[in-house]
Amino acid sequence: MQKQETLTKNQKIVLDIIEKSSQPLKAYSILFDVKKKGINAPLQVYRALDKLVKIGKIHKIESRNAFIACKNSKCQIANATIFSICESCEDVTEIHDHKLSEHLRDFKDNKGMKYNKYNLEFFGLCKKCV
Amino acid sequence: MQKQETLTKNQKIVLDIIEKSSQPLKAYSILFDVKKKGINAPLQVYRALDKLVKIGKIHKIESRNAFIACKNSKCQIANATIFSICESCEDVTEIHDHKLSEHLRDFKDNKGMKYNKYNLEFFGLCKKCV
DNA sequence: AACGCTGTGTAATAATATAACATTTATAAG
DNA sequence: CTTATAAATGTTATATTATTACACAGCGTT
Ligand SMILES: [Zn+2]
Ligand SMILES: [Zn+2]
Ligand SMILES: [Zn+2]
Ligand SMILES: [Zn+2]
Repeated sequence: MQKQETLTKNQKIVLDIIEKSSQPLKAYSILFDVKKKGINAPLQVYRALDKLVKIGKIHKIESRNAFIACKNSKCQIANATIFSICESCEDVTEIHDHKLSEHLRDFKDNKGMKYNKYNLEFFGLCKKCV
Repeated sequence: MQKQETLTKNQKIVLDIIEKSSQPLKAYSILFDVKKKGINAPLQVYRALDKLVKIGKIHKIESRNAFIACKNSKCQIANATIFSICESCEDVTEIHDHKLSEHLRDFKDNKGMKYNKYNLEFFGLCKKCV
């Protein structure tokens, strides 16, 4: 069981903004939003983001340099993420697919790598944008 | 069948540098290397990179903002990539695993997304770094 | 020739992320 | 309570990654 982390003031502010958005937010857009709450510099945002990613409260969408809240209580450690991304409207959804996760978790290459994390991003068009 | 593209001068220069490296290169490190060949500005590099990615000659390692040559003749279209990344020495290897590729290609979510691309990155420690 | 398309060269700037330093707060040990 | 230690903060400056804007060149098509 993962120890329940107590978030600090800045971490709470940043997490709050991200959780209120259904879609990924960029660091500087978060910065803009939290200026009214006393966070003034990029580094303050990036430090909070780093921590939140580390404890699995949020995930980074690598191809978009953006951050989205994790809604899955199981994925408290940010080590196994799958996203679906619409290239037209940029809608992003985290995917929880047991079978696929299992395949990825069990994957072994032929070079003896010790895996502890993966990130998978699917791209395409959502229903609305087809 | 994909039309065989004829590369332009700048595209050839950039591809050449990337193919000579076994490991991913960053855009500005490529720029530094090609200055002696008459490429002076970031944009010239980024334009060549964009094209090379589009035709599948190279892939972008999203989590590293770096570019690596594709050695697989089959993956001429850059729409299905799997990488293994050592978090200690940063060694990157492209993975070609038929079974895993099949699973990813066949994956369907429950929202009616039309996928046309995916990118998967595994992270861990390589044999040397364990 | 006129057009559309792709690529080029150059300058300027935007967007993303980190380094360095001084200080403060939280936690734990003696 | 005091001391030690780790984690977080606040601030400034800077590094790194990527794009906008504009003028023009080459090439194939009509
Ligand atoms: Zn999650
Ligand atoms: Zn869409
Ligand atoms: Zn490839
Ligand atoms: Zn390694």
